[in-house]
Amino acid sequence: MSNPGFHPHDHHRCISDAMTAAEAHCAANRLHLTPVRRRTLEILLSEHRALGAYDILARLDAAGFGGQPPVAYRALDFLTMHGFVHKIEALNAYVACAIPGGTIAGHAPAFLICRACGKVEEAEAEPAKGPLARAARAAGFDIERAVIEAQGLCPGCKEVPA
Amino acid sequence: MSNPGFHPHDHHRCISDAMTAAEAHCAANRLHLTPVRRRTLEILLSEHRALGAYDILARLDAAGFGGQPPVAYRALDFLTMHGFVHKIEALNAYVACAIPGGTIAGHAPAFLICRACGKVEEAEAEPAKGPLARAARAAGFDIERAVIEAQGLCPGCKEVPA
DNA sequence: CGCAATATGTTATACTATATCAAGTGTGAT
DNA sequence: ATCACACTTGATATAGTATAACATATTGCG
Repeated sequence: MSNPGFHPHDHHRCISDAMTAAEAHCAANRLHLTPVRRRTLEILLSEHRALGAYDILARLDAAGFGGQPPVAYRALDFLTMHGFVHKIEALNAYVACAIPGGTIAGHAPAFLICRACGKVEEAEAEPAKGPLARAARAAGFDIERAVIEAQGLCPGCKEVPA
Repeated sequence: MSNPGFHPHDHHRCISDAMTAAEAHCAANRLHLTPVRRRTLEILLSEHRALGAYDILARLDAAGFGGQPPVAYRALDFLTMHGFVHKIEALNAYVACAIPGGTIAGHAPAFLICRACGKVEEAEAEPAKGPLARAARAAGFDIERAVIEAQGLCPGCKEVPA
């Protein structure tokens, strides 16, 4: 269990560690983790699921940050740009990065998405390995970004198919 | 050059071969390749690029098939369901399958998408290999569907960065 | 201070996708 | 032949996702 998606863990701790790491990363890189951005990250960290932008927006609105779409999209832009959050393209939804440091440059995440419970586990895709990289080399193609997302059933939901 | 995305080829031939294969596959499996579905596939085959649903819809409308969204989405549903077309999740767009037979059951496509010229090359992802499958086994996760999409620069566009 | 860069507020709109119900078409069974 | 059924299409409306554009405020810094 390299990361917490499908496994029991101290979730309160998991959130606060990630927030601490994010603050440290922002401080070290002169990035502004403003209240709305901070709150957006907290919302995503509070679940190991991908949330839609309008779902996030509703929670931001409830917390007093305003209910217009750009409020959510701007915060998500900042957080994804700096690696605190990833977009799950297959769901048009967003999930907090599971790697506490926030951002490893060139970090290429892969996701396991449970269609039953919605939980998302993040793994390291190891660029330069795997079929994608092989196909790219063969074609003379330079990969700048990779979307690697698997959908299926997590260990817990396999046991309770209904 | 296993497939034609980034390379010169006899494109007219490439289209007609794919249409012939699609017809054969439909005939063999009691599927109805109706005029609007056929035309949609022709539109996508005519480019090695991913087209948005509304782009396709506009071309269907111009060809006299009606301009309401369900016209395009129903045709795309049919074509993707049976493996003639794939959705590129990172672009919310659709591309014709590059494997002429139409559908190999369990076929897991991977895509190389050029951000400059928009062309898409399709490769076989070889399920059960690569980082995704390794992470899934480690987590006890059953993969049902995989989205594997790389964005970057194709060989032609690398040479002309401007 | 005063400028430039960054961040937020606000309105409007564009783009992507599906629900729903009605009507037509084809196919096989009796 | 015609009935029943599944499948396909027509048409309207609406849901869901995302960005453009412009005004205002805040911050960092010379």
